[in-house]
Amino acid sequence: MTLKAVYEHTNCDDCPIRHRAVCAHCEKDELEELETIKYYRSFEAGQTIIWSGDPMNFVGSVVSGIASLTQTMEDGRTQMVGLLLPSDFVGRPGRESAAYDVVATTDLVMCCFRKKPFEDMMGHTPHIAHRLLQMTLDELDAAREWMLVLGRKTAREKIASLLSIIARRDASIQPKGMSGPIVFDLPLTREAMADYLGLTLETVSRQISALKKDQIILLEGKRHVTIPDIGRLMEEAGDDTDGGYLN
Amino acid sequence: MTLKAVYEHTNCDDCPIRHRAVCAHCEKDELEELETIKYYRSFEAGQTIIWSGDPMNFVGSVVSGIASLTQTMEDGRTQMVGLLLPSDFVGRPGRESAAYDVVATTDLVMCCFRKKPFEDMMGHTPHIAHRLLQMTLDELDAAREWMLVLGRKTAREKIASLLSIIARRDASIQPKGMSGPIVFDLPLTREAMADYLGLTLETVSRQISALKKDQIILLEGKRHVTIPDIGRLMEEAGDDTDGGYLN
DNA sequence: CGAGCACTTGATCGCTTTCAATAGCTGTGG
DNA sequence: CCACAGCTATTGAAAGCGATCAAGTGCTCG
Repeated sequence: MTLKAVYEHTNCDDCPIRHRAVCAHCEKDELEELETIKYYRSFEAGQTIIWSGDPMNFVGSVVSGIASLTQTMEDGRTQMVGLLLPSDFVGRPGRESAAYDVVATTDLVMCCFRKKPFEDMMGHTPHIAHRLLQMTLDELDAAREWMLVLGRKTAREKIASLLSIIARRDASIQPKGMSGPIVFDLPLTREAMADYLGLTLETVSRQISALKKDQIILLEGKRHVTIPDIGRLMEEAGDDTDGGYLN
Repeated sequence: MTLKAVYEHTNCDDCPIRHRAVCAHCEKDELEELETIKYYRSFEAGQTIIWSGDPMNFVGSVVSGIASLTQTMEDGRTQMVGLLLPSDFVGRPGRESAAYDVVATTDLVMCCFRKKPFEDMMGHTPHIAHRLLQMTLDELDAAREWMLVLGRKTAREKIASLLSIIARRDASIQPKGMSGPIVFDLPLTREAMADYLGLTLETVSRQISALKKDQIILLEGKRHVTIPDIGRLMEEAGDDTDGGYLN
């Protein structure tokens, strides 16, 4: 409620994702047009934002919080197929219904655009179409990166891969650079990590314990993580760490 | 050589992928502009078209044959992250170097565009940019579909999933519809299937034998496959087959 | 005919899953 | 304030699936 009140009156100028979201390349007049079709919505952790198969009448950007895209088989096996961070785009222009479940992993705020007007606007606004193409290509790269993780890495490497992705993202936000320990809170439950990694939650728990025992990571409580040496973590992930940073 | 000779003189009008490739929405004048920057290249089965990390000076479309996108870890584990069929696009506008190995799985013909002029053209040709966005979104969907296969399916389900994808694609090309048996030749070796599915080639072989024993598939030789009942195969794949066809 | 390649099949190993018990934490109600 | 439910997470023991190691088959081509 308070969140909603806060965001109801936000305009694009002081939007935290202004320079990274689908609107990143927009000019002033284009932003003004966007403002007329946008609205904010808040979701609580655990809430399902969109059900797979449901008709979609909006698209939008994650402003704050984390959401996940998941697929579920009839017997209940589920696989997370995307992790949506602030500035990531939700929904597919030109598609009527949602292909995946979208679930708020943490409390979440979204900047939504009514779908029809947004599609129309894409037609005459190359800045938006072009930015969306860039972002989609990036997501495709991320998905392919993840296919390697899912298909070929061991449980230990999978956990290390996930932690290093989160760690490097957080390190790039607070840019003290690559030196020194990285500290963050895990935004995912063990079960969500398992769904992301194609493991069981027990295996996730065991491998995290093992990495802790080997001092690759330090844990305070269940969620607060310190990475003393990101290089060692990336070795455990099986990533090529020699000569240049990934991403 | 003969292939090259044939394709050297092909123009877009009688191109077999004219209506599905990145140029699908182009007008006559746009095609003419494309013709000035395009050229054909042929590759033999097994040949590497692009090495990961190499500078890319072209992008292009698969005209005929099949190529695969693969990632390889330092210790040699490899994962196929994309299967490129005729009309699929290769390369990423705006990126300097290749992110994956691209390998010709069969003999292959590509329609290549010089990268710089193509990027320039994208800027002033919404038909191309828009089509590329559509295709990239489709590829993203396919990649996410594959993440479920890699992360959550059993070896048997993985094989059945791959076979059903190939079978349904072939069935849609020779549109006698969904009725009756589907017959095709496997375009992939057991090893390539293993790399696609995150398995070993021995497991692939065993599961194919098992599906044959259970009459889900019929085999003549190693590669010629008959699917008597696509519905049964899709059940084995763990896909939801009730109420409507997938895709 | 023998070399090389793609594939199959068998035996065994080991990693991850499965099943199960337990701990720690939070919030609720007597 | 304590008891208890509900949830997340940890840990142990056993089972199972796919990987690994190892022959062996069938085919093509020189």
